Amino acid sequence: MTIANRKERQREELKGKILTAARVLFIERGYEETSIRTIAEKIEYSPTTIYLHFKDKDDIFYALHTEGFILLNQYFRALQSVADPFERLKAISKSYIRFALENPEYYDLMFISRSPMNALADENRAKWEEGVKAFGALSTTVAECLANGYFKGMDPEVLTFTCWSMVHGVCALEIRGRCQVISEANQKDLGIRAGEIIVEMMNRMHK
Amino acid sequence: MTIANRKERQREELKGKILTAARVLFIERGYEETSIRTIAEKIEYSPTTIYLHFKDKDDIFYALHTEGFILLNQYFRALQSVADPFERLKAISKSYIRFALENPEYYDLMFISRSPMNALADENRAKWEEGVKAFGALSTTVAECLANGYFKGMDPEVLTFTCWSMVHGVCALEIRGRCQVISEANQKDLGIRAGEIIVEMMNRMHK
DNA sequence: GTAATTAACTTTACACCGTTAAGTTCAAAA
DNA sequence: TTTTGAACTTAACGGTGTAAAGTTAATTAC
Repeated sequence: MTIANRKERQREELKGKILTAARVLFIERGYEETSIRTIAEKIEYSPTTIYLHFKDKDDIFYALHTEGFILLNQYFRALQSVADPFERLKAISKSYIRFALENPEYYDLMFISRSPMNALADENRAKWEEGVKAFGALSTTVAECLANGYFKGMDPEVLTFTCWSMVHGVCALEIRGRCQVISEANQKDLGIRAGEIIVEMMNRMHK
Repeated sequence: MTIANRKERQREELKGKILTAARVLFIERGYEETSIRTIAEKIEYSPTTIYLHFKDKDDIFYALHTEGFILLNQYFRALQSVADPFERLKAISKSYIRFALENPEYYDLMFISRSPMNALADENRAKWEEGVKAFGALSTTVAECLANGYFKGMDPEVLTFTCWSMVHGVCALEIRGRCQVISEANQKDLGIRAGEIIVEMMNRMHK
């Protein structure tokens, strides 16, 4: 009994080591630049060993994708204490952008990169708790805003998607380096300032 | 003299054929799935011939990237006739989303994918007319809005970036398949409807 | 008219990639 | 003590982008 436990523990340990190596490499070099072979080298195992723990490369990065959502939910947690839904919506927007700019590689994997979606397409879809949770935080906040008379007449779900889109756009353009058209002077804190404008626009909607 | 012309013409012809093959493959399979070898096979030349006309793979896709901006500017051209800048801003937003949804692969290359930016990083930056033109269309419209009393107190350039971001977010989430959290019922026309909400938000800001 | 040059193009090759199939090793179970 | 089976590796397949070297054929120079 104890012996099977130890083996199981060792298995989990190695899986953890793979994931840690993958995370480190991926955060400093990005998805494309992180190969199964370099991960293997880092943990001093042969490349094929990795396939005993993960179906394929996407499967590894899907695990990191999930990590990313857990981290994002940590950013969101503090905001549940904001009672007013409209204030909470604006706080979520700012936190979301902060998360993206502080964890660009995670953000990329979660919301831009195509690869982890392949893994998500399978059975994982159902048990994708963290993703649903993050979306739910926004979704319920938007619903409460509607209940309080904000955004009158708009479809709750489409509105939720739209709010998400607006902040996603800021993050995605920044992370994928599309801000070079912007003058040098405005490059600094561009994402943050764009976020502030979005929030200010929301404010002015209800003045 | 004529003989050199013919050679030059033939050179251009082949370059055009490479680009056409690349475009066709890329539109039906995307960037990652289009290899130098498949392009070469399509035009019935050896893969290395392509390198006589393009520095590297990014260079080819940078050419398509430019094509995409020309196409986007065509979407924008009709809108120059809209006299009122605020109306024009809203029309640009809708056209932008329409462009993205009608030409997802181009959009991906232009605003999401990392690859053509490598090529753009070099000397090309200066002569990137079409990109500057498209950004300029939005930029001047936003400036006129400010002059007409809209968006009071906001920085013109950061505001331009923010407007761009908002619509980009919609397009990017759609194109990279992040709409699966949305219920089936709202999937259809989601991008268009989100665009309408953004426009409606702009309207309500100034009621 | 013949030889030298040069541009266009191909062959070959390198160093990578993700992934699979076929071993190997060795501890646990029978 | 033999058998089983899990953990792990080696070798290999078919792909990628790209560089170097070799070939061919048309043009130029003499």
